[in-house]
Amino acid sequence: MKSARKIKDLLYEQVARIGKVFSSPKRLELIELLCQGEKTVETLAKEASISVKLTSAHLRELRMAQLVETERQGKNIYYRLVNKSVADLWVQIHTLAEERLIELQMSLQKIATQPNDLVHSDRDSLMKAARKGEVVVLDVRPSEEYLNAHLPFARSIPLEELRQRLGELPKDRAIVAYCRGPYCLLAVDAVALLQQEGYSAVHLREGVAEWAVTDKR
Amino acid sequence: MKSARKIKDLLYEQVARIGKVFSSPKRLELIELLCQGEKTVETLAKEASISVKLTSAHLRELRMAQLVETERQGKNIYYRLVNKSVADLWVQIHTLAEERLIELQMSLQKIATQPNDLVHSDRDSLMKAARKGEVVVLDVRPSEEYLNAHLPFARSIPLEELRQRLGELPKDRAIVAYCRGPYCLLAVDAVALLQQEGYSAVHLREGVAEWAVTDKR
DNA sequence: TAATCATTCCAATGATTGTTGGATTGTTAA
DNA sequence: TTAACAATCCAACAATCATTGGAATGATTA
Repeated sequence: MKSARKIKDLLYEQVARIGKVFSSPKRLELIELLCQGEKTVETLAKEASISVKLTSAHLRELRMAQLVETERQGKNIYYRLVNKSVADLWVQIHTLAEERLIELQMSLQKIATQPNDLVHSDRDSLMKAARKGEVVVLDVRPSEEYLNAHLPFARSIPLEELRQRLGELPKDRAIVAYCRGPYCLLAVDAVALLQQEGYSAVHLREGVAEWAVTDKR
Repeated sequence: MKSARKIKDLLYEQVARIGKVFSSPKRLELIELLCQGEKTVETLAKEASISVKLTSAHLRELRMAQLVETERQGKNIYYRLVNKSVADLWVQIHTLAEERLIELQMSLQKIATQPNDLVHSDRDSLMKAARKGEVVVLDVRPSEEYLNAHLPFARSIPLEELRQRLGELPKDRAIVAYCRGPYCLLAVDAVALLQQEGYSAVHLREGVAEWAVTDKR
């Protein structure tokens, strides 16, 4: 039998392989994007504003850590997270980061300059209001992402189409806009546009991944 | 206002600071040790089989990521995790790693060559049996760690003292030994010794951190 | 006060990682 | 079949990280 020390080193090294995946900003962004549903390398590259080659290299890391799986559909290769645990871990890590790092808290506050941020403590009351139709929950992500998964009672108007489709929204009710999560700025833009146009709009920090974390504290 | 891209880069970079902490085997081992309670740099170094200087360097990373806090007590500086979220994250990461990485699964199986491993699905029944006194739950970690936190109904006999104190244990009941978690080999040794001496002993993979994860699936 | 101990800081090393350009594989469309 | 496309592999570079030795700090004990 090997020495206990060598066995332990081996074990921790394996776990560190998973940790490494979460140690690069770009990879984190890719993971967040994959939380919205399966995507091609090209799409991921564009959304994350990096080259296709670099995206491929990062996805390779994810693949080797067994956190994503691929499927060829015609010309494209689609990547998706292997299961919900991966999305959960992303949420846990960024939650811990927000809780601990003051720099991150301050950066996040900059995003929400106006006091139009919904605190995430009132999920139940938001859902109750949405059920009764007192508020409109608005998903401003691309429609494929909405189709893949969305919050209960949410309506889909991608940010790109929002200006033309403003007529679909009521002016007499509150609009709660959300997107991919706290680091996605789509909903911020949407809220700005809506407020400018005279709608009463607020921003919901959370996305589907955050909403769906197994561990609700 | 800065470009959206720059803001996003900043945000992910901050989160990656937390991720980086979990990307090094030694740091993971230190975190697991800190899950057992506060410890001095020297103790941590000895337990993790690395130099004090290197330990100090790794702890510096943990400190800068705001995941640990320090307190001077006399000559020594004690380190402890800032809160339970950190321990939870460690458990989540190693659980995901065990779930995904076949190499890790195989290494873990090597540890438990005999079929004396308790699956972790039967927490409730184990506790029920422990309450009734049908089994003895045995904590073989150093006694300070036991004093800091231990499983319900557990008795403490540190591995080092086990041979001398065998008489305290009954031969007519099952003994369930545990230590710091699946990567700690104290309980493995304990079970080997107990079985050799004619006790019916089994090994519980989980430690207090795993037992206490908020998210029980 | 000096001496000792526990820990950290600083500087230097080799090893690892992120990133890019060029060539390559596998797939669809003409 | 060839051309175009999506994605990967390979090689190379700079940037970052783990690790070690030597000096420095801060607290305790003699």
